[in-house]
Amino acid sequence: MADEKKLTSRSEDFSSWYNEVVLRAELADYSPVRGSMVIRPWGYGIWENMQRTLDEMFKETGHENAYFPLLIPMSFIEREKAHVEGFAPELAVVTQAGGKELEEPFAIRPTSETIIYSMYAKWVQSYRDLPILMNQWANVMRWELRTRLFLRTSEFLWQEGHTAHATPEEAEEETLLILGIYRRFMEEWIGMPPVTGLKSESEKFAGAVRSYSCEALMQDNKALQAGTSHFLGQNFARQFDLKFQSEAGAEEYAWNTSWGVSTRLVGGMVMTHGDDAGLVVPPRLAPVQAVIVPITRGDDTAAAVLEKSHQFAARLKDQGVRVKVDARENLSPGAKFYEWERKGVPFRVEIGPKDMEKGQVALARRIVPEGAGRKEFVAEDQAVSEMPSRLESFQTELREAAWKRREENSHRGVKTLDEMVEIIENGGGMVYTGWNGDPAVEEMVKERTKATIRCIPTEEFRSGSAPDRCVSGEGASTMEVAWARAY
RNA sequence: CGGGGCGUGGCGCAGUCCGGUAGCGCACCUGCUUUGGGAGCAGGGGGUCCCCGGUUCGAAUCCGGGCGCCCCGACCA
Repeated sequence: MADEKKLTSRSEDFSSWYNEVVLRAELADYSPVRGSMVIRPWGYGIWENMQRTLDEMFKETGHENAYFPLLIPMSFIEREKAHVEGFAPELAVVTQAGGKELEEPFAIRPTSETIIYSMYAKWVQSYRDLPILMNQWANVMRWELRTRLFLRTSEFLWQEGHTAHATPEEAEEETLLILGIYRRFMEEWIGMPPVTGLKSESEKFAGAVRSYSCEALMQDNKALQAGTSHFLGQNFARQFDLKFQSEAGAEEYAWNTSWGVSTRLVGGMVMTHGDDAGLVVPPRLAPVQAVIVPITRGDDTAAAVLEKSHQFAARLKDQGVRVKVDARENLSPGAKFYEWERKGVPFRVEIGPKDMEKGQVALARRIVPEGAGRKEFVAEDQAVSEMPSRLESFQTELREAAWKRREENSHRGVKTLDEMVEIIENGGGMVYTGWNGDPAVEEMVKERTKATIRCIPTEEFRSGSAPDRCVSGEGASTMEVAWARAY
């Protein structure tokens, strides 16, 4: 960095910018253990707000929380063939405990399908015991070769929902219900509108029949898989003997779904809204929505300004605003301004002696709309009463900007591989083409462009007129797919 | 696992080529003056120079070995 105080700009080096934002906005820090991170209060506060909202959404749709253990017998993981093949390379395994070699090693959960369905098997006898709709908030571990703060850490926090149903139709409906919840959460809370769709065979979850995902486009035009919802069929039920007696009296295997989002969402938020001054946190997720910086002088007005600041904070709080007074004495106001900007607080309120005389406050918005001034002087009462609506319009503005950016970087009607290469190598983005469904084409395109099929888009995301030829030039298109380089 | 970079007060770095008193900026502590966009002055505290071994009168610096972290790639719900 030329200037130690400034961040590397996004255009200079997006990857460095991202790391610097995460570290210097105090979202997280590297831990002593390779590939794992410490989530600091500012980052965890954002995660807690995500959790709270999602948790409510799950409960509103009939799900209950439970908790299953961290350690899973190795034999469980090995039971479902595709599952073990998918996860074996990245398992961390406990082989010793209590000073002794264990008879059977335990895997530290990379995901909990196996242990959860083994328990469901115990709890389910009749169709009357179904559906089971459970979720757990947990940590999981996947020993990735290469890690990145929030985007891919060896240990991460997530929620994993696991359900069991009597019919495939009901399970499929559940899978899509959750996909919709994820999408709504990403749009309305993170302001990160994803494209939803089905994963190709090669990209689907290890053990699933079908995987659906939310794919969000970041500012560097790479896609981030932000959430997945899987229809597991009876794959796990068969392996774990999860059976029930149907209304007609027959013994049948249950139909399962699993779905999850993780702390990766925090990384997605950073890469969706951050700018060269640092983080921008959407108001609905911000631990502090408005920070009050008292401007004091070394005279007898200082006490009054501080008192006014706290009063003002209390009034905002009454309006349901999450607010903080930054009364630190060792920092100048300017230093505080930069710090809160770096952390992405939506609004800053300055209160000084001059404002007190005029009964006003200075209001600074973290992102300033086109043509607007940096600071706005607003009458105190008005600032209080308007703050909730100002926060909401800030939220809306972020979402709309992200939506616009996604659309501007979505390339539809791309017919040839050459055309696709041209786009991917010059700025990138989401490229929509026809596909004949052949995995070899998928592999070939990946080889050539480093882009992968992010998803086979849900109907509403498909292009107006369906492509008729496969991007490979060979054969008719059987479906439209969205390609992008991905995290 | 391949390529690159880096390990020196809390953080960022210089010093290493050419061996000889461990330094700078920020942060921290005390005091005074300040405070509307990264405060100033004065005083002060803090370091096994990643580890092990070797060469040398003497090693942050030279030699050998090891470890760790970050970035790029391969891999990856």
